[in-house]
Amino acid sequence: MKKSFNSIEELVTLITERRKELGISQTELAKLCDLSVNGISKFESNAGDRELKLSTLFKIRQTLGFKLLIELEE
Amino acid sequence: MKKSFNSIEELVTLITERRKELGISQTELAKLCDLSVNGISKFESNAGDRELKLSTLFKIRQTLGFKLLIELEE
DNA sequence: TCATATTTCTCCCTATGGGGAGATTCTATC
DNA sequence: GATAGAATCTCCCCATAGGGAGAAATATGA
Repeated sequence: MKKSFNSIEELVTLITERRKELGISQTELAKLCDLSVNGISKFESNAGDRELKLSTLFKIRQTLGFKLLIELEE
Repeated sequence: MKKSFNSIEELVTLITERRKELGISQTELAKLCDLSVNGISKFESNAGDRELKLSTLFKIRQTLGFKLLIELEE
């Protein structure tokens, strides 16, 4: 499944869905990717005020096993 | 052109190349996407210490016109 | 060479992402 | 209802992304 995302909201939603699909709790995810439950809860919840550093996204990416792509027109 | 990126380094390199392809200076890009030249210079240069907020990535994405995709296996 | 534009840098500042610890609320399951 | 796990929240803290202003260093061109 490949999807483009145009906002942090969208991206975070995809990440959360993915985590649940894999049956992983925030606590487990935190341990697996060297983050704190606090941090994960902060960006998964708190609608509207979600913000992420790219390094955090990469940590999660590795653990949840998805790819990030950039598509340049032409 | 579609490419996956596995690190901030890679992503930033792609962004910089894209900017140059379009013949846009850091100063112009800064104005176009409501960032400061300072900020842009900071992540484009300073190899190794690059870090980005997702919101910044989205601003640049819109201006340079590329898409971001997430690919979930299965 | 000289002039101009571009990029990178320094300092200082503010805003905020993410951590720790602990309390509270949701959600199941019995 | 009770107990347990998960998720969210509050405080407080630290590290740092990004801004402003300006200087220095690197192209680029006449």
